[in-house]
Amino acid sequence: MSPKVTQQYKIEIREKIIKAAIDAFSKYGFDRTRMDDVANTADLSKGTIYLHFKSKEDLFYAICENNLAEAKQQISTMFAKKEDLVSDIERFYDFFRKKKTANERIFFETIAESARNAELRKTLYKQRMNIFETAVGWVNLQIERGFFRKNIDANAIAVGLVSLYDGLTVNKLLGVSEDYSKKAWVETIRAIIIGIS
Amino acid sequence: MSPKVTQQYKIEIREKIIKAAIDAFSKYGFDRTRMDDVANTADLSKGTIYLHFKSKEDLFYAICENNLAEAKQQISTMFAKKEDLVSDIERFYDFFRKKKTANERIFFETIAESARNAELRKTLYKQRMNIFETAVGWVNLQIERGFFRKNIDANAIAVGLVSLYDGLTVNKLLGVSEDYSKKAWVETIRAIIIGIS
Amino acid sequence: MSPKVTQQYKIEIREKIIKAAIDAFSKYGFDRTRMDDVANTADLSKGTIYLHFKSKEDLFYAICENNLAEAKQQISTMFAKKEDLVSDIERFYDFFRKKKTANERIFFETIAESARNAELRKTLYKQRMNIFETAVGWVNLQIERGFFRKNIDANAIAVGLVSLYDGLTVNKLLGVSEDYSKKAWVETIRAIIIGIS
Amino acid sequence: MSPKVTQQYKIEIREKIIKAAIDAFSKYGFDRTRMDDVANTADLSKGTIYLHFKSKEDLFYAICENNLAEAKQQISTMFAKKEDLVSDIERFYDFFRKKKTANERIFFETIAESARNAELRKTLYKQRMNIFETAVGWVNLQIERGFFRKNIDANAIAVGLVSLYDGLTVNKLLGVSEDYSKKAWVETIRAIIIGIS
DNA sequence: GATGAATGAGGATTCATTCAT
DNA sequence: GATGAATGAATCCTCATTCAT
Repeated sequence: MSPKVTQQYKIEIREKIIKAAIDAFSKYGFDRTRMDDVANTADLSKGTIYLHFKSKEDLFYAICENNLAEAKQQISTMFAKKEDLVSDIERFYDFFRKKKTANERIFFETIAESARNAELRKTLYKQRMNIFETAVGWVNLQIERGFFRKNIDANAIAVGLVSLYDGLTVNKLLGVSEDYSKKAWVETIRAIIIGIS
Repeated sequence: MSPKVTQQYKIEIREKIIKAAIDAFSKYGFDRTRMDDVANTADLSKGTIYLHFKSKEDLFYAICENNLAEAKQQISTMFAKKEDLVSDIERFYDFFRKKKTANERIFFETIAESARNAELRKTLYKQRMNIFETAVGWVNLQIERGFFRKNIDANAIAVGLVSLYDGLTVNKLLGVSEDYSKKAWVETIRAIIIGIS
Repeated sequence: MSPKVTQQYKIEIREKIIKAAIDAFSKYGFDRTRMDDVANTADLSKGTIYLHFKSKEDLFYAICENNLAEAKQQISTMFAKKEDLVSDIERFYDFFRKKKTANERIFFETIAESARNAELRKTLYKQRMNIFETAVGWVNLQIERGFFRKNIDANAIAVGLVSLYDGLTVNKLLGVSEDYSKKAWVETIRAIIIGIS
Repeated sequence: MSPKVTQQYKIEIREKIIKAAIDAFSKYGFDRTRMDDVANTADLSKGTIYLHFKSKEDLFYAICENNLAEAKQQISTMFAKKEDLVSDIERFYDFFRKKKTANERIFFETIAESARNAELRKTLYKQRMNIFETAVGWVNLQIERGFFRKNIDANAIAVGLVSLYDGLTVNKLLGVSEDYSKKAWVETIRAIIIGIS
């Protein structure tokens, strides 16, 4: 077998495990998920997981990174250029709605965990800055296009938008109705846009 | 001994334990905190804790409720009437800054846990609605006073404000600089206010 | 207060505790009965129990001795002289039936415990010999009266009768119907009597 | 590995654990035996025991059932057909003598426990009826062969014999001398046989 | 490479006993 | 004497990790 094939195979197994771990961690939380749960979900043996991840914690980090990568991807998609600002807001919300709840649960667990884990916090911080940059880029784009005023604090507004998004995720997880969240998102963004146009 | 004294004493011990548990849970997270940690922090024996709380989970619930009660208190304070809207924004932020980080860590852990625990989710949901109401009241007050337009969606804006607040908490926990958060809060709120005035 | 009154009082409390302990031990077994159970049943505080008994084990011994004393009393009653042998058999059975099940449960627990506890075993052994003697006395009485043959082994028959009695207690505890036991007792004794007349 | 081997292996381990548990429970009693004791006796780790038995209680049930199965086997052997009745009595006694004391201790603990445990009581009751049936069969056989009279109550006599046997076990456990028990058994049975011939 | 049986450290919970009031 | 709050030793059970097959 060529190394390429082997390499490919390894990556496949790795992703299979990560997928299973996300599933399991979302359902039970990190500490209450047993490696057996992950193994069963992945349809693999516990031993095999240890061939790919040094420890449960190692697996958790891999998930965090995976989650972050995905989040970044999502945010990028979210802030993809588009001319019509109003349809943007709607798109934002629809995007928000479609996101799997699974990852959101892990998101909060990750946040909580980061409070105790400097390494993880560093990774998350870096990623967050990344997200901010993307958002700032979007705001600046709107400024260039004349949709937003030139003298606004692009950074601050960008952080505000991302934070609003995060805050609505809290509501979503707590079971606050879609209606509430959608209106909050649309109306608040609308107000902001008016405020900075 | 009069029952009153005994009752008072019991409550004191209870609060001592809750305080210790918040400390410990914040530091290590619920699952990784040993009852020994809580006991040592409270300067009590493990056995005594079990005289006041049926189980570790029971203690966690008590903390959640305690946290919620405190959060409600804080939110209420935050939305206390004040004439000058601009100073309000600043006050909001200062208030935000002063909040102990300990509780915030638990806040996220609670959110994550609620994803798996219907009972907890119900409690959190109820509390959240309560917070929303308070915020709505504040928004309506501003409308009455003529600071906000009459035709805005008070509900949506209130939810948006609370969410923005929650989202900034995420940043705070991840170590995002105060400067970033303060500016984001002030500028975003300013934009919103302009947008709805 | 005169020492006599105090003494009397002490004994009363002691018996109250023993009664409660028998109740509790019968229900849950020695190991699974908490001193709290005994205290509650006796309507006393745990502390008070320790004023009368050095330890839980000490209390158990007291119960065993109490039980033995009672058993001896019962057996004595059972073997009280009576002319009519046939009515004796019936009386035996009725006696058997009336005995509280509570004590029987403790009886077996005591037996099991004695297997591991030399001190207890010694006490039980002594008591057993005592019971045998009483039974032998009864058998000898029947011989004297001409109901039983002179050349039988009074000892052996006495032990046999007591054992039959014990064995039927096993059935009783397991829920074997009264009918079964009564017939077994009456018919087996009848056979024995015929065999040794 | 073929399933057959695995299955066989599993059964072996299971029996090893049961054997160790009987040993340990006999020595210390159910409640005072630590799972560590069982594990050490079985020369296995605690964890391994939990791979085969869900809980300590589960293990206890397994022992009870094992004990019952063995008891049934023994009783069956005991009542195996034999022509010479007198030699039968001796054989009964010799059989009685050979039985390991370990199981007898557990027998009483099981009885005591059954007083509080309906499930266990049901199992024991069923088994007891089984034993009775075997005994009844033996008695009927003697009737057929002309050793016993036709008009006796086979059921009652069978229950009486089994009860006598059980009762003698009490004596054995309490340390009553072999001599006493042997004579009691032989003479009482002899009397019964005479009484029903 | 894959497996899953075996391990044993770790932690929640219980409860006999003590002792200040 | 009586109480019951406080203690902490004791023990069941779980589960991450290892390693022989």
